[in-house]
Amino acid sequence: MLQVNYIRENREKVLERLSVRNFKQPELVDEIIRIDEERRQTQTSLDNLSAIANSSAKQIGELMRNGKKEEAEAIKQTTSANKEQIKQLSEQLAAAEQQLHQALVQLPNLPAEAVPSGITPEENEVVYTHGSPAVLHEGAVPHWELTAKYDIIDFELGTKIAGAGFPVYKGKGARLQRALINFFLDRATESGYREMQVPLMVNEASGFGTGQLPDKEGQMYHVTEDNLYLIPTAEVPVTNLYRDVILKEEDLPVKNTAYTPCFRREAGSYGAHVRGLNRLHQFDKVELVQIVHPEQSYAVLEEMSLYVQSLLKDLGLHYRVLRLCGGDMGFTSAMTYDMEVWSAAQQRWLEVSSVSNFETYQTNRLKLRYKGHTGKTQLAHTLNGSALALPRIVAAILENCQTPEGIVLPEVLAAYTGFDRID
RNA sequence: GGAGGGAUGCCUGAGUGGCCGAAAGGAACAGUUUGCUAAACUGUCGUACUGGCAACGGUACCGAGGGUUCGAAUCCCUCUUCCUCCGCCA
Repeated sequence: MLQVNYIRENREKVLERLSVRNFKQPELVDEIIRIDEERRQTQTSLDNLSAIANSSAKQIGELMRNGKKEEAEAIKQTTSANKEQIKQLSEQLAAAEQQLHQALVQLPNLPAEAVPSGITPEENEVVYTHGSPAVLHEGAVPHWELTAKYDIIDFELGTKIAGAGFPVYKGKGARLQRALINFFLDRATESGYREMQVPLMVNEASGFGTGQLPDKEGQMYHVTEDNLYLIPTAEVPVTNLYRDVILKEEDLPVKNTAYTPCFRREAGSYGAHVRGLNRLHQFDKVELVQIVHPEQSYAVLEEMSLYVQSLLKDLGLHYRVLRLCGGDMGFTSAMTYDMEVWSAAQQRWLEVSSVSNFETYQTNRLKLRYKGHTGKTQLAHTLNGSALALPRIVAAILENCQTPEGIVLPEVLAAYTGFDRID
């Protein structure tokens, strides 16, 4: 959520930045400024009246203590009109605040200067490409055939007990999952992240804090009976750990990592591009979250991007890094890098990580601040990134590493899997 | 699930209707003193909105939301959460 004061003082800039996103309702900005103006006027009037009421009450108290009952009664008579007006203004103020809030949550984050304008994924900027496409043998097949052939992931079985998009991992398939999770967590820990285990369900306030609510209500599974949401990413619980927290400046940066299953409803669409592991309702992911000093956040974004790339390199995957254009970026992000790996059998890029700087967009909602040496509290910046999301990594490994003699796993995984091929 | 007791500032903890944005102690920060450290002493020490160029003001907040009252940390209602006991349970 953007800060009203910032919008008020930087109207032109806000509009200009929103256009980079191709934001459809720029009129919302002026609407916000108008409501805020009204809100402040109401607040001022209310404050003045409250001050009068407070001083009357104080006088009455004084008189009562001195036994001057009649004088006290006389003042009491005068308070009722004021009281009525205070009630009215409070209601007005509450209404204005609510309106303002409703308008504010509809505004996405402002893209950073480096973000290219654009609408479609085709307009994303490829900033780096590593490696070259794996050359496959005659008769190479997509991963959903490999998983069946080696009996390592069973999609039908998952459909039976839960539904489409809930695969069952079996034998070496299950072991590979566990190996990747451990590998990613170990690397993150070596890189200075603290490993956390967090709830897989969150309340409404948490969903709001990181920006999933109210915007993406439909994307999350909602346990209505207890009003809890299944997390779509560990970003939600891990970042919300710091909701309503004022950190000391020297505590920054805060670096946490967590492995969690992630749940996404992603209603609709079936077909080849969502087949197999490409898109699931439940999947595993290791997530990184950092809370940093505002001056550091873009350096940290680069650092996180490089870290994710180091994992991809170690897995021997052909990948590229995209800087997302304004139109393709998430609602809450100021700048995002997507990492895509090449799926040799599907002949397409698969998104396996997304690293974003949210600047103060989340921290303003979270009331996550730090106190500087000057004693002033300021909003911190948050960043997060997947490192990594498992299914598509698994898909790419299976496809790119397939040989007529079986799937030859990347060397770094051997220590974690206890085997080096699936056959 | 049942019964009872709590929730106050960074922490401990006082406060049962006005003099309370809140005692006291501790922690922290700054200064004085000091061979160094410590102690002692002095000062500072919540968040947000808002008025003002500023100096300096106003308002709100004692778990959350309502209510009673001229006036609520204090009384009433609802909710959340923690603790103790009982029941159930991986």
